[in-house]
This record gives sequence, structure tokens and C-alpha cells, in this order.
Amino acid sequence: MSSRPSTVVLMSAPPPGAQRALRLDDYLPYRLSVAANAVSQLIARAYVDRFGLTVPQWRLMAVLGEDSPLTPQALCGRTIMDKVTVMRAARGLLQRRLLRRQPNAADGRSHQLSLTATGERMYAEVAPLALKYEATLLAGIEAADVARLGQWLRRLQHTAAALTEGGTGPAR
Amino acid sequence: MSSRPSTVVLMSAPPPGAQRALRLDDYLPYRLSVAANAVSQLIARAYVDRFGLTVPQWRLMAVLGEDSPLTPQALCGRTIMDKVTVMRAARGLLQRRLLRRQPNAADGRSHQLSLTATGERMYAEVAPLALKYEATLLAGIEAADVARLGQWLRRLQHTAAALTEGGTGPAR
DNA sequence: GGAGACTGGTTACATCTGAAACTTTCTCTG
DNA sequence: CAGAGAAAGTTTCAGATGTAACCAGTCTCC
Repeated sequence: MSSRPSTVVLMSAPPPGAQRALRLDDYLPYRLSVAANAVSQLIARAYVDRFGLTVPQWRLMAVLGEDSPLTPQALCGRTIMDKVTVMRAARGLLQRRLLRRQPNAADGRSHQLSLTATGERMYAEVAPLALKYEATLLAGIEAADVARLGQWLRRLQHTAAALTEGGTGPAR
Repeated sequence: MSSRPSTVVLMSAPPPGAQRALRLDDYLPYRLSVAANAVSQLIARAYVDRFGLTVPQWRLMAVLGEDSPLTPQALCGRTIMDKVTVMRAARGLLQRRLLRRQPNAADGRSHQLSLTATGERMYAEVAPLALKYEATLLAGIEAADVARLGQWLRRLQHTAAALTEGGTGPAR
């Protein structure tokens, strides 16, 4: 299906060189941001309400639930969060005794984080709920399409990161 | 490295009812959030650097560039932003004389916002650049797929909004 | 083996953001 | 047409976020 049925007769197939108009509503970065916001909002609220977890805290638990112990450093990589963010999230979880912190034999500056028994118990509740939310959101989209969506999101992320990094956006 | 060998094997095709494990990396809300962040980052930086515009300001200009005048109220709807956010963005643009503010004959509480000549001129630079960024990000994805991606994002957004709203997430 | 560069983690600060309270105007109803 | 209730816009305040400075332990290379 062509993206612009016929209403916009003049633009339906933008001639090479001619810019199509900027319509915020059809602008992908905008759509992406808005969709991500809505989804984040939904899930964030659920986790605050039910478990008192912020999003960064939730992410730490999700990662540590499947692989632990890890250093804050490693957690940054896995969650794509700033080290300050990881730090703060970890502090909160440590205070609630959901996380344990052990010295890192290999490097004195660092330490190892892992879930406590209480943490594990919470994880056991948190994880299925997360999956339910995902399932609800994706209900009615075919598995193959979900996979593709995931691919594209990854791809967009990497392209954007590369451009940010290199500082070389589209020509000025 | 793989923390849980056996689970992985068992999961490849989740039997109905059995939850698959939660892997943050494959978790769609996470992917969405991370991708949106990367893209936002990229574009936000570009606009701050080149035009001194924040994202909310940029959105106002984008909307007003194609349809104006509009009330703050209407802008909230069009940009899916909080009224406080719209307010602040507008204030900034008004100070820079990119926006004009006229009384709203129909409703004394409100007013009409539109781009000034300077604003229009900036818009004329801003819009093509935005489209270039979009094109760069999407380079190599077929038009049909781009359209689909847009559809899904809309759909996710609406589903999420509906759930947030109704407060009825997946069963507790 | 020690000086300098570096890296992991932490803290401090300035900014941004959103919820709630407030003011003015409008609308509806008796 | 007066008063109650709602809505638009604004201000205020508390919490979250990210950047930059900071400290301590580690690496490297002469």
C-alpha cells in the first residue's frame, strides 16, 4: 500500500529532489517518541504502583534476574543507562534490601551487584507481569511482524547512535 | 556467559501458556524506549545546536508551520504535550519573537498563536532539515515498511494510552 | 617500581519535567 | 441574570535527569 492514498494527490510520489511537506503527525521520530512515551508511562506507572520501582530500578532487576552478579559498569552496558542513573537506581534497591553488593575481587574500585532472596522473590512477580504487558500491547500483531518491529527499532537506534557519535548528521 | 543454558533451549518455541523468560534485550517496551531515546537525542541536539530550539519548541514550530493560528489548547492536542510544556515552549518562542500572540475573540481565557515572519523564516530552514534526518534514519528501509512501522507505532501508542487511561492493565 | 594517564564509581549542581494549586473567563442551570 | 461548576492558561513546587567535577584504585611505560 502506498503511504498516501490519494487525498494528497500532489505529494503521493514525491518527485526526486522535491521535499515532501513536514507533517508532524507523520514524522517518524515524533511518532516514535510519542509511542515510546505512552508505553513507558503505562508500564512505569504500573511498576511504581505495585512494586514501588522506578524504571531504572526495574531495568536493573530485569537484568540481574537473568544474569548476576554484575558490576555497575556492566549494568550500564546492558541497560543503556548512564552510570549516574544506574548508581541511583542501585542505591534505592540496596536500601530496600532487594540488591546485595559484594566486593569485586578483580578490581578494587568496583563491586558486584546481585539480587537478594527478597529481590528474587520480587523478580518472580515482576517478570511475568512485564511479559503480560508486552503481550497485551502486541495482541493482534503477528509474531513475524513483532520480530520485524524489533529489528527496525534496533536498527534505528544504532543508526541514530552512530550519527550522534560521529556528529555528522545530514549535511548542514 | 549464558547464565541459564537449559532455559534458553526450552524457550525457543514457547509452549502455549508457558511464559517465555524475560530478556530485557528482547523486551519490546525497552527496545522502543531505547530507540526513541537515541533518535530524540540525535535530533534534539541538532536543533539546540543549530537553532537554539528545545524539542517542545521545535514541535510547536512544526505544527504552527503547517497550520496556524492555534490556541495553546489545540497545540496540546497536536503535539501530545502537557499544557505546562506547551506554555513554556511558547514563552521561549515569544521572547525570541518567533511567535506572535493575539487575543482570541471567541474565548477571552485563551489566545491565538502563530509564527511571525522571523518564525516562518526559521521554519523554512527547520523543516527540510527535519526531513533530511528522517530520510537518513530510514535510509535503506522500503517505503512500504516505513509505512507499516508508522502504523504499528500509532497502534502501540493508542493501546498504551487506552490502558493507562482505563487503569486496566493486564490482570494484577 | 614510581609518575602520569586512565577508569569505575560517587557526588554536586543546574536543568528539566510534571502534578497540583490558583486566577480568570465561560457555561449552564435554576 | 446570579451563582455553581468547569475550562484555559499560568505559577509554584517537588522530584527526576544529566553533565561536569571529584576521588580512589589500576594500568603502563620508562
